[in-house]
Amino acid sequence: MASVSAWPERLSGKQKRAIEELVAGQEYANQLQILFCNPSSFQETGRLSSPKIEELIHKILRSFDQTLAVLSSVESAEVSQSQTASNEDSSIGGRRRPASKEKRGCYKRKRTAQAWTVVSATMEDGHAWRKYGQKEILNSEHPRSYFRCTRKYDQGCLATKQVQRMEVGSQMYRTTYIGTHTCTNHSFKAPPLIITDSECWGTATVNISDSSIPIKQHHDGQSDLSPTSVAVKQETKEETPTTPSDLTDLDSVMWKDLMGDGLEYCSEPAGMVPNVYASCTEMRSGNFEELEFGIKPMEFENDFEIEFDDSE
DNA sequence: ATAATTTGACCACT
DNA sequence: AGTGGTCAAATTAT
Repeated sequence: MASVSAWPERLSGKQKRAIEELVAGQEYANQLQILFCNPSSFQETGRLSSPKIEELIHKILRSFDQTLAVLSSVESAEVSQSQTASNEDSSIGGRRRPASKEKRGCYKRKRTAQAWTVVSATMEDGHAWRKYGQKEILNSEHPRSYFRCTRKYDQGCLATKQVQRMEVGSQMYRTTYIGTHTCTNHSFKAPPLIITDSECWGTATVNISDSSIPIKQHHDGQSDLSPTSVAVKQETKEETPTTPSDLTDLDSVMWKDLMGDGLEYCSEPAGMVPNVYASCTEMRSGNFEELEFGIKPMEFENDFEIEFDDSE
């Protein structure tokens, strides 16, 4: 069959990379299938709990991410190329669109990406972001800032985030991450959110039974950010009838609960508080692929019952 | 000189 | 029509 090297040479490097990603993902899926057929993958509980399976799922989903990112950037490049060939200037990849305001804003909004909301005392999360907008938000004291990954045009990384200072805590920022980082930016520091206790999944409640929660580090993560998260909530954006102010109230309540319940393990510098609350939003159901913050999708099964027959 | 931010306009959604 | 997300020229920072 068609191996990667046998593809027509007109394929760009990015297209080849997309194919390679898909092939890798297929390989991981095959391995996963083998594991599923192997009874030793199941514990006495009958649940899948092998870390290997989690790892494979992670890899598979990441493969999709990478492929999508690569393909998206290829598309952009092709468009700009064809436009250059025809007559117009290229706006993507080149500098700026010179005063052709008529065609301005031919962009799509809101891809079907996942979003997470993190409440933190800092806007820093270890990734390199580029601010591209700011907006006054109705009924909000502070404006909302919009950031995209600095690798957007480099590597087609589609990750964005929105940061807004919270009304009450004044020191706290609500950060909504949209989309996964697909860039290979190895200079980034520790991610902002690490789930250390699987028991808190699904219940959306805080569970800091162990006040000496070790600052879990990523495989090769640094310690200067020392992120500690205590709660993650999953929700569906479409089914959230609450107004922005309601959300804020909810968060401040959560924040109060958390503060009152023992965040003293925080060893941050003065004024620095770790992330205390994160909510996970899916714009499309049935996909627990986000692993950027160390989230372990498999552990949703405690309450969410991941079904492996993907309806839809 | 280049990169990042600011800011008003444009546009998608509801 | 109102609100919020994105674009891109102008401005500021490095």
